[in-house]
Amino acid sequence: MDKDQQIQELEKIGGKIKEKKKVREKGLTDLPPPHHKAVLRFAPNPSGPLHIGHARAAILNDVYVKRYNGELILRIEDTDPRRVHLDAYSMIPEDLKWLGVDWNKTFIQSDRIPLYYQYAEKLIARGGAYVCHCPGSEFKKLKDKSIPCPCRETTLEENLEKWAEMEDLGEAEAVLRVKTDLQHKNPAIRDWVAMRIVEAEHPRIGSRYKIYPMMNFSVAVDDYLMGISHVLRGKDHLANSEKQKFLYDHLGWDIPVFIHYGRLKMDDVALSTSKAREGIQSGMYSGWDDPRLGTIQAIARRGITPQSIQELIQEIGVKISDSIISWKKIYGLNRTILEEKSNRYFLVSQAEKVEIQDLPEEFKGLIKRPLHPDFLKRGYRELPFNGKVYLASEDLKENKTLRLMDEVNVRVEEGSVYYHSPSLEEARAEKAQIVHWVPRDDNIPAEVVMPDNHILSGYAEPECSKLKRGKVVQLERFGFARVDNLRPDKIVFYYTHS
RNA sequence: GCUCCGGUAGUGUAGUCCGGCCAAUCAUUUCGGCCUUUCGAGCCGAAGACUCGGGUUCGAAUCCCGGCCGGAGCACCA
Repeated sequence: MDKDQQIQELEKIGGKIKEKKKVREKGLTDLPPPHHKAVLRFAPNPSGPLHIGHARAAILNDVYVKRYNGELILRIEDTDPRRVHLDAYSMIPEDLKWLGVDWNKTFIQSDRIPLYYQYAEKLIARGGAYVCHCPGSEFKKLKDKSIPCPCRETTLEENLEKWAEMEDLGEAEAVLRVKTDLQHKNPAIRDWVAMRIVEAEHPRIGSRYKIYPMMNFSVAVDDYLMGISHVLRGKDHLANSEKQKFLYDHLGWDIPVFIHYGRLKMDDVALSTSKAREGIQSGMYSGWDDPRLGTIQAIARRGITPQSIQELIQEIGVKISDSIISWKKIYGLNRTILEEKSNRYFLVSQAEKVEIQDLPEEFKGLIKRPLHPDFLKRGYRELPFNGKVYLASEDLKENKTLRLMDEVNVRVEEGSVYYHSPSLEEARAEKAQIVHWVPRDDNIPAEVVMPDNHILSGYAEPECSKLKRGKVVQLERFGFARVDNLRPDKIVFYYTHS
């Protein structure tokens, strides 16, 4: 019996067919409730500028906050003095702005240390934590066997005392541990560290404090205090979410919705901030915006638009499996956005000097080309033509006919270029390639910095002098490029993509 | 090694919870064609995937078990 027959049969005997499942809308899936008071946070460690991986967290949070009319908190997590770099405090907000992420409040955790002390005490008083003097390796041995360490059994009063005395101890001599479940099947979860002693100077707040919270502690306290409803983070925090739940339980707090997404890998890019920093220091990279890096700054400098990154991140969504994103993908998204916006210009690289032989006088003069073929209202650029031009060496093939765009057809023979014919029709008949060109007597020397940081030299048409730094243009038959620097004697582009 | 989690075209996704409408969506990519004074855009067409094996079932991308592959964590980092 096939399906239709079954349905008929079923109806005959009075059965009902289950209603079909809902059709979900395109785009990012909804967050689990509550939606009415959605408070999300983006909580980077200030180790450097943001990269494409951060962009995922930032944009996802931003999109949901906007969807539910909620609130986004920027929280700088700088509770490890040794992993803090001051330049990051200003770079992070700048990168977020570039990405189009809007946030309502900013908190810096190193301003909140006393708050964490307060909750640590509260936790001790509730019997949820204890000061532990065991050496790390010793504790690990016990922990792996689910055996409580001697410190775990001390009384509340004793613990509070030991907590007060921690101030006088040296690094590694004591930690504050959160009581969890020693039988927990994942040893990593068992009695994790909440507070530790760090003697290093904090780049931002100096040596005011010696006891610093661990990320798991400060994060949970802050998420509670800030009323975070949904915690969106990478799956590398899976075990941390599990750890933090114990803290919420000790303190009688409601647990936010934890959502984890997979890793984002990019082909060809070193995402590690510390490696990039080393490379910049050693001179291997020109800076945080070196085109080879995956930083937001580098992407921006190359003329990738924030919209393309937003679209990319939203398309990838929040699933927990890893994604490998390719430049091709970003280029594709970006090209669609750039295509409309970018005006057209000529730039010839690998330039060959050409003087057209036998060129009739009448062709010399000013040539007009539209700034954008699909938007003629934008106007035209003008190129003076006198028969002396630069052509790309790859276009100059022996025994071929070429058409210089909007100008004349020429023939390449025995190393020379001869006038051939005037019209487009003739060019078509000859199957001539239609090529771009730059006047030899009127142009701007140009450089194009390619994605691998090598530099192509060439000449740009004269009207490029009217461009503004930051503009992305399409260099016809060459590719999209962003104007990076503009001087009377030279224009520097950063190549975006083809 | 231990704990946990994944696996849909080259890539990114939809569908998986609640099995049938899925010989599987959309985008990108690649390749053709049309168009075009850009190798851009646009239009048309094509290519290309349910990790494998078993089980349950009339029916499995979807449920169960196992293998394989991949990932994350196993810190006094975040």
